Amino acid sequence: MLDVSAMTDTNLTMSVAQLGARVGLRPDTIRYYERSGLIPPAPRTTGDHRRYGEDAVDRLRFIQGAQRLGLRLREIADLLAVRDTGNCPCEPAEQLLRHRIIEIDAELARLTALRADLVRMADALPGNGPPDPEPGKWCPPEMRR
Amino acid sequence: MLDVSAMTDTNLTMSVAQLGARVGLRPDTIRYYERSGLIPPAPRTTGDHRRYGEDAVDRLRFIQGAQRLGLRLREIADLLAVRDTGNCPCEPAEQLLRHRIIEIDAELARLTALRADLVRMADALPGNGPPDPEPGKWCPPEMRR
DNA sequence: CTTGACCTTAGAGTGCACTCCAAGGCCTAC
DNA sequence: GTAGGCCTTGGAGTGCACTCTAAGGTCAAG
Repeated sequence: MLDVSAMTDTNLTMSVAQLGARVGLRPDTIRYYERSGLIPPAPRTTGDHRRYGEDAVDRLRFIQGAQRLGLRLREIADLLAVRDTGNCPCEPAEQLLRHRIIEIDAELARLTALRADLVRMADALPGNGPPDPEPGKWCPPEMRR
Repeated sequence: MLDVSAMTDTNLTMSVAQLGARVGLRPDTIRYYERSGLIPPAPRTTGDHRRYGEDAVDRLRFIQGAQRLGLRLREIADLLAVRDTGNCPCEPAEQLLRHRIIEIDAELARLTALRADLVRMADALPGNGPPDPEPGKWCPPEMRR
């Protein structure tokens, strides 16, 4: 078995573009996150190019998950501070975590409800069931493309 | 029992601000949604004020749920077109719905994973368990406020 | 050692979803 | 009938999260 020493990945093999490709982000976005304090300044090569290890992938995935919760980057930064240091610059860490967990539960409920709506809509589609829509209802304007 | 006649709510009791208060949106936002084709043009009083019934609350809640999924307003409009008319101006309705349901499932998985992360972080907090963070790690800059 | 793809920076630009503004009109409680 | 709060419109402004640009430097395959 490999000895993955400590918490920081010392195998710095990825460029900023390669890291981005791993998680579906552009290099610019990753540099923007660094500027914004979401990720630590990356170690550099002698020629000043950023190098990343696997741990950066985890961090970006965490950020993406938090973003899907609807958090702003500054709020995600607070969450990452808890992850990194065990406390938060603005409020008790445990309180913050509890708060966010409750939000996730609410969000899970909302999404589950939306899912049920969509399933119901799919079932009601012509070919799948009775309730054809009545004609003459308002239709959204077709200003597409 | 009350006869709630047909699909369209004929009890138009709410002003745009009252409707907004019901779902946590500002009047401007609701008018913006109307302009964007997400909600049908509201019936007006003789003095040209919008009036809404309960069905508008449902529609806005649906929009809010879809937004939490990360959909753009134009994509939500397509979903609403399916809801209203049974088909979509741009792609087969059933395909669209299946696609969105799969997205929701992926999102539920992501949020569940994030929730587990946060619970783990809460458990690791000083007072709750062993793994105190080592000092000397990078801390995000405190450029708050 | 060259070549071409990728990297660096600061700063400007984009797209989305609001959010506000000004000038004027409506509605309802008194 | 009138006062004050809410309504109307078109258009401008805001905040966020990117996303792009220009001018130049680095990296690694051949």
